[in-house]
Amino acid sequence: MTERILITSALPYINGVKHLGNLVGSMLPADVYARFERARGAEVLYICATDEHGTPAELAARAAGQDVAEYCAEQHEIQRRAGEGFALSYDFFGRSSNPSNHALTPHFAEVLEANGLIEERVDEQIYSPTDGRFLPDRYVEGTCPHCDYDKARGDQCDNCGRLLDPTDLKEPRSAVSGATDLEVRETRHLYLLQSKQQEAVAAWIDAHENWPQLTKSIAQKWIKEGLRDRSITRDLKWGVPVLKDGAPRPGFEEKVFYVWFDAPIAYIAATEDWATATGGDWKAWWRTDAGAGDVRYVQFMGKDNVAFHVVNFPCTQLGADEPWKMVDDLKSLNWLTWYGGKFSTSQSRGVFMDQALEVLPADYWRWHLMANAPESDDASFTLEHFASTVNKDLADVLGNFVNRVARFCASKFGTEVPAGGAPGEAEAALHAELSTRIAAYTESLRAMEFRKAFAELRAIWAAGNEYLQVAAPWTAFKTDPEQAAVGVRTGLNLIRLFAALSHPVIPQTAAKLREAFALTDDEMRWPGADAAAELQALAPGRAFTPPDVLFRKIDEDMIADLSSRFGAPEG
RNA sequence: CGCGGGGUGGAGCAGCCCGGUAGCUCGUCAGGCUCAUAACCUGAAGGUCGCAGGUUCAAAUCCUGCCCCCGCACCCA
Repeated sequence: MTERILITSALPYINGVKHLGNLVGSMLPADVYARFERARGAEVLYICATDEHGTPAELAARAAGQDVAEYCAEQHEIQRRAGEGFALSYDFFGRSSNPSNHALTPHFAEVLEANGLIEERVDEQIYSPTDGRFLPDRYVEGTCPHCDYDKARGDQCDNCGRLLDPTDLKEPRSAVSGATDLEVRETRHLYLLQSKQQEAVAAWIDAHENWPQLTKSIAQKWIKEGLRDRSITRDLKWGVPVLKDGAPRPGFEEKVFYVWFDAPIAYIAATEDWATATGGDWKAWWRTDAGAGDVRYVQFMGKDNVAFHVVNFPCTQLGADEPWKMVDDLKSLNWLTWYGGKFSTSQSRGVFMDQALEVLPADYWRWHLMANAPESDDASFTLEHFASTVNKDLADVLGNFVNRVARFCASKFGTEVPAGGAPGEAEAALHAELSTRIAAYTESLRAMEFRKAFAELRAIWAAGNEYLQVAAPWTAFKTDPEQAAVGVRTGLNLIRLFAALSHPVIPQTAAKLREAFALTDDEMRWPGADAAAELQALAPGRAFTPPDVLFRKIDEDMIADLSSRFGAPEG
C-alpha cells in the first residue's frame, strides 16, 4: 500500500520576499523531503501558503499607499514567483486570507466555544485616536521610566532591557504616526482557555517520543511553565472576521481573529483550496474519519515557530474534539545567521530569495543551504563559505565528474553507452561502497537529518572520481578498448545514479542530466541499495547528449561583488 | 542567577544521551594522474576538545562552579 505523507512548511509572512534564513528554515527542507518521498513512490501532498493577516501587513500596505487586500495580493504573487524560481514543489501555495480560511477559522472558534474552551474577557489597551486604531505594544514608543532612553517600546526597553507595560512609558507616542494623544480604552476579546487543556496537550506531547531534541525541549518547557489562556482576537480590520452562526458576533463587528489563531488553520484551508483547484479530496488528508488515519503528517519550521505548533495549534485541534489529523513528525531548524548576525530587511543585510536568483541558479543556493542546514545549532552564512561549497562540491566533485566521463566517452566511443568487457575488481569495490552509502543516505533523508545526508551524497559523488582513478579508462583504451568500455559504461551509469539521488536537493541539475540521457520516470525513481543492479540501468547502445558544464565557479571577483551588493561585513 | 542553544586542529561542523586510542569538509604541504571546469586521486602536518575542580582504572563524553558567544522574551523566522 502506498505510503501517504502530508507535508506543510511554516507559512511565510506576507511582507516582502523572504531571505535565505527563512528559506532554509522551513520551505526548502520541506521541499527536499517532499521530492525525496515522491521519488520513493509515496503519495505526497506538500502544502504552503502566505500568512497575510496582522498589523505589520496593514502598516506596510499603508506605507506603500495601497489597500491591504491589494498589497497582499501583490506580495503573494511575488512570493509565489520566488518559490517557483527556487523550484519549491508545492502541490499548492495558498493564502491565509482566502474564503476557505474565513470559513474554517470561525468554525474552530465555534466548536471550541461549544466545548467550553472560549470566553469573552475585557482588556485594557492603548488606543490612538489620531491613527484611528488600537496600538499593539511594540507600536507604542516612549521614554523608559528606568533609564530615560527615549526610544523604548511598549513591551521592552532596548537600552536597559527591562520589560515594560505600555502604560509605564513616559511621554508615550504612536510608533505609527507619532501621535501623543494616546488613551487607554477597554476592549472585549475572545480568550482560548489553554489552561484547561494542559493535561490533554501534555499527554499528546508525551506520546511523541521520536521528536527531535530541539522540538521536545521547547514543547516540554512550555508545558512545565503551564499553559496560559490567550486572546485569539484583535482590534484590526484586516483578518478573519469574528463570525458566529454565519453573522458578525455581537460586540466583535470591528474585530478579527488573531493572526496566530488563523494561520495554522490555513494549512487545512489551503488544502481545501488545493482540492477545489485539482479535484482532490482534502478530507482524505485532514480528517481521520475520512481516510486521513493512515496519513503521516510532517511539519517543517524554524525554532521560533515550534511553540505554536506543539502547544497552541494542538490546543485548537484537540479542543475542537473533532477527528482532525494532527502532526506526527516535526522538523525544526535553528537560525541561519548572516556572518553571525541577524539577516535584516530594514537594513538590507543578507541575501533575499529574488536577489539570490538574479545572481546564481537556485541549485547553487539549495545545495549550500541544505548541506549546511542549521540543524543542531545556529549556522552562519558567509559568501566565502558559500563559494567554497559550490566550487568544491558542485563544480569540482559532481560537475567535473559528469564532464570528464561524458567528454571522454564522446571522443573515444561516441555518444552512446559503449558495449564490451565485463566488470572486475574495481567495479566490485565500487558496488560495495555505493551499496553502503546509498543505504546510509536514504536513511538520513528519511530521518530528515540533512547535513548528514548531504555529506553522504557528496561522498557518493566522490566515489565516482575515486573509481575513475582506479579504472583509468584513458590508460586502458590504449591497450584494451573493451576494458576501457567497462569504465566508461560504469561512469555513464554513475551519472544516471547521481541524477536520481541528487534530484531532491538540486532538481534543476538533475533535470539537465535527465534530459541528457532521456531518462524515464522509472530511471529517476529512488535507487535501491543494490548498487550493482543500479549501475546497469543504462544498457550498451543507449544514446546521450553530453551536457554543458553543469556549474560555473564563483571566483574572488564575484565574491567581492556579492559582498558589496549584499552588505557583507568587512573582514 | 529570566528562558533556550553553543564554546572541539587556521575556518565550518560531527562525536557527548549509552564514558575507553579525537572524526568529516574546506584550507595548507608533498606525491600521483593527465580523461576532465588549473579539475581529479593518494598521503602528511596541524587539536592538553572554553577555564577550574570532582567521580572513575579510564572523560570531549558524567557531576559542580566560573568565563565567553548567540538567539528569544505574548506582534518582524
